[in-house]
Amino acid sequence: MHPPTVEDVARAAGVSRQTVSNVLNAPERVRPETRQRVEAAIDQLGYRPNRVAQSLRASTSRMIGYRIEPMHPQSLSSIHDRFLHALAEAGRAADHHLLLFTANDPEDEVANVQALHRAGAIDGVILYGISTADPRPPGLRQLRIPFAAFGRTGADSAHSWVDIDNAAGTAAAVDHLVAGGHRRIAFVGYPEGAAAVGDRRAEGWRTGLDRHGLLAGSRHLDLRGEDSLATGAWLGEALLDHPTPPTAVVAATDTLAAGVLRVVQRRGARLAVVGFDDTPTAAALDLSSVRQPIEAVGHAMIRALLGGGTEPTAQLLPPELIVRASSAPQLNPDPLGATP
Amino acid sequence: MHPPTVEDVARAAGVSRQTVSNVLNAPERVRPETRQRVEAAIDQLGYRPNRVAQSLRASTSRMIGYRIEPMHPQSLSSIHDRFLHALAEAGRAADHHLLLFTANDPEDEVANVQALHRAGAIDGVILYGISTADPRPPGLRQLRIPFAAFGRTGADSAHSWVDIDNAAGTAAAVDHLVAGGHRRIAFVGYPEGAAAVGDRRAEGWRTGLDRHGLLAGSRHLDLRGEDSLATGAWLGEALLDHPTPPTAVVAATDTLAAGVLRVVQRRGARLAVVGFDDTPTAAALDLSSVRQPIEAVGHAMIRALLGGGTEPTAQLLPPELIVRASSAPQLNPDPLGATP
DNA sequence: TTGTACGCGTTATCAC
DNA sequence: GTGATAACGCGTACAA
Repeated sequence: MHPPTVEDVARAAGVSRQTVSNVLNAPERVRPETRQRVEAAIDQLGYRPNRVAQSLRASTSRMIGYRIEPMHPQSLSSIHDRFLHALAEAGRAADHHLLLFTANDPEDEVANVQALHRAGAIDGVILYGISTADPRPPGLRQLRIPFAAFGRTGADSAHSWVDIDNAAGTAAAVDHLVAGGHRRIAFVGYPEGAAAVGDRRAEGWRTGLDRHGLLAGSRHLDLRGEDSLATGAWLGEALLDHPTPPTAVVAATDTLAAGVLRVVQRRGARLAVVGFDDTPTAAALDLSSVRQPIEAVGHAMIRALLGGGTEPTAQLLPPELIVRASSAPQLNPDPLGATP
Repeated sequence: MHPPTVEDVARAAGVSRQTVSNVLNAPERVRPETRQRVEAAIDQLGYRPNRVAQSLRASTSRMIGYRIEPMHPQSLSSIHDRFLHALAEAGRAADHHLLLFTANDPEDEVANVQALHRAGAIDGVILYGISTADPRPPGLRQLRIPFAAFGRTGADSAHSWVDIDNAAGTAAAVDHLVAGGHRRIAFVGYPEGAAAVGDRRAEGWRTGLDRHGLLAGSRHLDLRGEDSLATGAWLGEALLDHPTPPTAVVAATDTLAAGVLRVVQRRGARLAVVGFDDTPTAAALDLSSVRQPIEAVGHAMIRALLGGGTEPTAQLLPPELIVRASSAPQLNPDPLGATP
């Protein structure tokens, strides 16, 4: 009825429970013949070491905490799903599992992590959605709870983190648009200082323009607002209504890009658009977008969290530009090839 | 350094460890005076009972397994994120946590669940994405592993499940469109038999039409294909090219609806569209959609899984139609009110 | 090589 | 009411 224990296996194999443990944890110590007998018994009984007992004994849960946030309804689906799967997959390779918990805000998250950690339920935690002055890294550091962050805070970097090179992403988008003949390339993004990723994406756009000598006189091409579809549309209108409108725009998110795209389609304007995150919506809208290598991020974070050393690890991963119809040289072609 | 144990609390409060345990698990047995002293010590030390030890003792992990799937890239982001959060939130109320794991396919999922269950890592599992002839319910039933399924299989229902009344959702969409003056209302969905939800959504459309006496001569208005944007566009073309085209269409998913919508916009056609799932993309496209009460589903499933009884529980929850511009009486109005 | 004893932290049972 | 004892399953130092 109940799952078999080492004792059961030992009885079945005619050895002591110790020998069974040795077969599993120090196979070289046991005679091959005996080992085979024990292994046969293990297979036959379907024995699995009890993780709870192992955890108690080793005082390590092999569990990693992760806060699951309610989805922001206004923003498009994020890369969150992909990230979670990548983490779970990477954890599996290290024989660790993810434990999901909820929290009302970052402070509450720290409190909940502490509770779980004190209770021995988790060994560490993965932080998602890092903001410029995020209270979680310093809080957890003070509590001496192992963690790794996806993203960098504004100043502090005395902890392990993995991040996408956001600036490189938008810069690549600019390169792509320039290669397509565009000279007036706008940017729509979060207000400066609102989010670290936002600032870095804006910076990449500027860098990209500068690289091609297009930075001069581009001030009116830099528009900001909250991350919503309506804002994207509003900013798109503003861009198109300018006396010297841009021919292309780089957006800090697919959400903003989708807003711009809607205006473009309604007005029948010619304006290339590139988004960021490569969300499913981007594919749906045939929107070019900068894709984050989330799977790699997941693996890197698990490594950073579990990988031995006490010294912090830092890792910056390059994103990849996915080109679709929204920024193709010939603007707004039939995306599906169904009609002329 | 290490988290405090009952022993530490007992020492601090000048009692035996037993009394501490009693304060926590049978407060009425201990003198109020002593209790207060112990509680003070608990607060002061920040003591949290070790869950691992509790699990070993009680042989129950208070963990619920959940398979996290890689996102289907062609399909729009599902309601998966919302569902996971709802589960975690509901689990919290019952002092349970979600443990994430991965698997290659349903058979592999059953195998992994069995391994986790034998290892004492999980008490039960929540099943997502149930298909018509899903092997998981019978498999887990045979293994006597507690589980609850989001969705029903084709025939078997000898287990606990919670589902959305999909038929009611599409029927409501039809009602809404009829109220808007539509008489020729088409349906685009999965091929018959491909998925249980697909069949039920088709059935609801048929029921809805029948209710208004519109079923006759609607055969050419029922189109099927795989769940992708391209298919949606293709089917949309087919509908519009018909000698007597529909004036409205109910789609089995937001993905298909988005495909139809794209064709509508490109051709400037007049065709109301209603999707299903109310994904973020639906909001982005101003697409009317049937919203599933996912939070309620999450709570119901946790209750079904943990709520005592051995007899299976069945629960059918009503969806809600979210009306947006794509199906508004006046077709394709300016969705943002920015231009005339 | 194999068996014996102990402890990880908790809780339930049973005397006091 | 309170305190000692045993047990959950495992790993490991120790002795045989």
